[in-house]
This record gives sequence, C-alpha cells and structure tokens, in this order.
Amino acid sequence: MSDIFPINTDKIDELSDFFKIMGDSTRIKIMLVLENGELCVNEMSKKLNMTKSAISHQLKILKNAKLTKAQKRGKNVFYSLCDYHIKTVLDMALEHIQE
Amino acid sequence: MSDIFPINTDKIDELSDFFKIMGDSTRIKIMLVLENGELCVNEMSKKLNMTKSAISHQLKILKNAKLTKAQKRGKNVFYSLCDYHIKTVLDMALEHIQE
DNA sequence: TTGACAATTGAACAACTATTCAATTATAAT
DNA sequence: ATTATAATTGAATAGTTGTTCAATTGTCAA
Repeated sequence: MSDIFPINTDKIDELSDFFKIMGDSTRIKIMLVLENGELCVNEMSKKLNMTKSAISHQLKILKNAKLTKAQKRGKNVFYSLCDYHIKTVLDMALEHIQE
Repeated sequence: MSDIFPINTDKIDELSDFFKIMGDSTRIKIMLVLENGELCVNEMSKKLNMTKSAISHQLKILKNAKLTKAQKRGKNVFYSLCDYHIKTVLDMALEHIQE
C-alpha cells in the first residue's frame, strides 16, 4: 500500500494522531490561553471555567504529545507551549475555516 | 468567557471540528490519494485496500465538511479535493511532526 | 503536626466514532 | 427484462474519548 503514497503509513498515523489531539475544544482553549505566556492549572481552571481535574487530564495529553511543557514552582505547576510552531498550524486552520 | 480569547467560542468549535475531521487515518489517506486528481469510490477502495462501504462513509463526512466534492459520470462517482488550501494544512502539520 | 491549597490519578459513565454487514438504489450492457 | 457493477445507506458492534467524582500526593504556612 505504501507505494501509492508519497508518505508512508507510519507518517499517516502520526499525522492523524496529531490532528486528533488538536480536535478537542478544551485542548484548543488551553493552547490559546497559553499563547500569552505560562499559566498554572488553577488559573486555567478559572479562565476556562472548568474543573482542575478536567484541565489536568487534558494537559497530560498535551504534554505527552509534546505540545506543552510543565515546570513546578512551589505548590503550582506552570504550563507553557512547547514551541511556537503550533501557533502557525492554528492560524493556518483558522484561515481555512474562514475562507 | 469569550472576553479572554482572541477568537470566540463558535470559532473554537469550528476549529476543533475541522481538526476532528482531519484526525482519522482513513480520511487522511483519501485526501492524499486525491491530491493527484479525481478518483471514483471503486478505485479508492482498491488503492486503500478497504471496502467501498467504509470509503463511502468517510467520503460523506469529507463532503459534508466541504473538503471533497463529487461528480457523477455514468455508473461512477468521481471525487476530488474541494480546494488546494487543504494541502497546505497537511504540509504544515507534516512539518510539525517531523521536526 | 495540622490545616489549607494545588495538582494528579484512576475508575466509572456517557457520548461519540469507524467499520462491517446486509439491503437498496442507480446505471450500463447483453 | 435481466444481469452485473458502482455506490449509498442504516443498523449493529466494538473501540475510543472527555468529564465527573472521590481519593491521593505534594507543598507551604501557622
């Protein structure tokens, strides 16, 4: 099957996995509030009006996907975006939906 | 909640819905084989080694999302990508995962 | 040490999704 | 008309996923 594709099956899975992670409004919101700089779980929880647990679960997914990184300081864990590249993808997609 | 975001909640839902549709390997494969030009369901079914039914179900989703369009000629229905813009998003995401 | 706050964790539940299967529609050829 | 091929459809199933809830861990202050 791989001969008909310009990219192989593994890459396709990586691609769809990446989009799967982007395909959740809670995770999108988290990434958007992190665009202005790092935030702890508590602050995100308030800004997004969701439980800390729900946020934490999604942060774990984002961290595993290397989209966010965490830094513990005192009682708090501060999260930030892993790389700025992700903003380009978000902007690209935004451009697409509002054409 | 909308005041903390640069974009409103409806746009966020549109964004995540878009990524949800991209977040499936079958649909990614379909879009990739369509990059070289239109194909009918039968041809896609053979190229992707999947049943026509499975392909057809996913094509319906892609069509509803205006990512593909259909044109009936004789017994066949030929599908093609709606706009070239989607290729840019795919390439962008590919760049992201292989950095 | 005790109490309060921050964050994580795992189980449970409900909601959603992709594929399969069988049946159906539609077109073309004999 | 009948047969064969192309495609769609809906129901059913199995698998996945996001949130809630309760319990737990870790840290700081009194």
